[in-house]
Amino acid sequence: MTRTAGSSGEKTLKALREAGLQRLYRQGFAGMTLRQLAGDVGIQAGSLYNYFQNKQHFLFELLEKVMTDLTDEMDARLQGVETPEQALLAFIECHVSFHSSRNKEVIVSTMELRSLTPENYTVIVLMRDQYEGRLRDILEWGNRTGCWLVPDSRVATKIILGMMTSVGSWYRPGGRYRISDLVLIYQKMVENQLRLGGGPKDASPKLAS
Amino acid sequence: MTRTAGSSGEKTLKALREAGLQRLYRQGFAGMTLRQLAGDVGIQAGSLYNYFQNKQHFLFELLEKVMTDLTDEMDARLQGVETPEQALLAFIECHVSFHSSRNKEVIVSTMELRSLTPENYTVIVLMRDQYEGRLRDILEWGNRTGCWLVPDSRVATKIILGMMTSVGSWYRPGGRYRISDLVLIYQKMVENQLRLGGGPKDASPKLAS
DNA sequence: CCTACCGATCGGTAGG
DNA sequence: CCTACCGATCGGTAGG
Repeated sequence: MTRTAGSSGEKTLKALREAGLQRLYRQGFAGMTLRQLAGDVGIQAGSLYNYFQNKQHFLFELLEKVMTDLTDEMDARLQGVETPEQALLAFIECHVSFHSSRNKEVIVSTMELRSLTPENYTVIVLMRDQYEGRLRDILEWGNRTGCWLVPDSRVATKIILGMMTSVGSWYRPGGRYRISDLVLIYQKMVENQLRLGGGPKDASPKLAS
Repeated sequence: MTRTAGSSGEKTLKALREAGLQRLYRQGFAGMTLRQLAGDVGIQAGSLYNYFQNKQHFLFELLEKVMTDLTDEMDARLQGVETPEQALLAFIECHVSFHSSRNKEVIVSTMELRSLTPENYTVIVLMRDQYEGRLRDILEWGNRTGCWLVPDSRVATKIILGMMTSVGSWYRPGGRYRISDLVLIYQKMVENQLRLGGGPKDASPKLAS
């Protein structure tokens, strides 16, 4: 019976990613030492280089995976939506649930952008910009169809994203609300903001008036 | 003519605080080295200890000052308000303008909470909790007087604070909006949320429904 | 505010 | 995956 190639290594790599996330969350990139990380998974520091090129690349891979997962989930969720309202509600659902369930990863991704080399920084920021563009596209789509009227889609995107993203800083599993509750709360909030289904009379208090 | 005690030292200390803020913002606490910081103001690393006890205390003083300034400004702004609406609008104005104009300090204060020793962490978190309590008190005040109906003031506080705080991550001086514009935008947003001055009929879509 | 220095530790590599 | 090690650098101190 030959040992399955990398069967032990796979487990160690997964453990490294989990331990690394905790370390990055609690200590930051500069504060996390490779000796600590190695100790977390029971190997020596020098052995880490069987699992990644170097410390920088380990960080980059983590941030890249977060953005890839988020983008993939969003693309899947937006498949088949037919109206701006549907798209907006789907975006909120996906964004809020991702930023709640994977809040540590998202927080690390934001805080440690500064720790990336210029080349890696460019890659991740581009992914983030494209993701942000998805929401802006939805807002402008609704503008064209008359679903709502957002005076400045760029700023509105920043504001809406900001308020949804912040859920990750205070959501705790087992707390007062489940993630599905939070999704409903945020959907209602944005609906109120954009006056979805609101009375036809009062058109003045628009977002970013 | 005896030299005024610390006249040169005052300037150096101020320069240290500015340089330290930039370093903390770009590199984080663990990533900022005291040799860099000393170089920024043109002294040797060993001389830094004439200006602070150690690296940890330098961080603590920065975070403490941010919270003290914010709290002081808020107290002054809330002086004399007579209704929950006035208080809420005042809170928003103060919070948004502070988090825009001093966004780097606020971002560092949030990110480097983890770098504080347990004792220092306790002090700062207590200040933050008390600040957060001011908004919660306002929301509950309005609940009692019937200004609005917020089902869960704890969660509502988190959500409102989160969306206002995020302005610091994208506001740039000289950008599309002035700080006073952003204040108005956020005031309008929260008004929409709480249905301040809204029609008497539709009472269902409340915050955190 | 400087020089000179301390012990500790860092990320990373060579060669198994 | 380990041992042994590299040069570099860290926060902090002694003694002016």
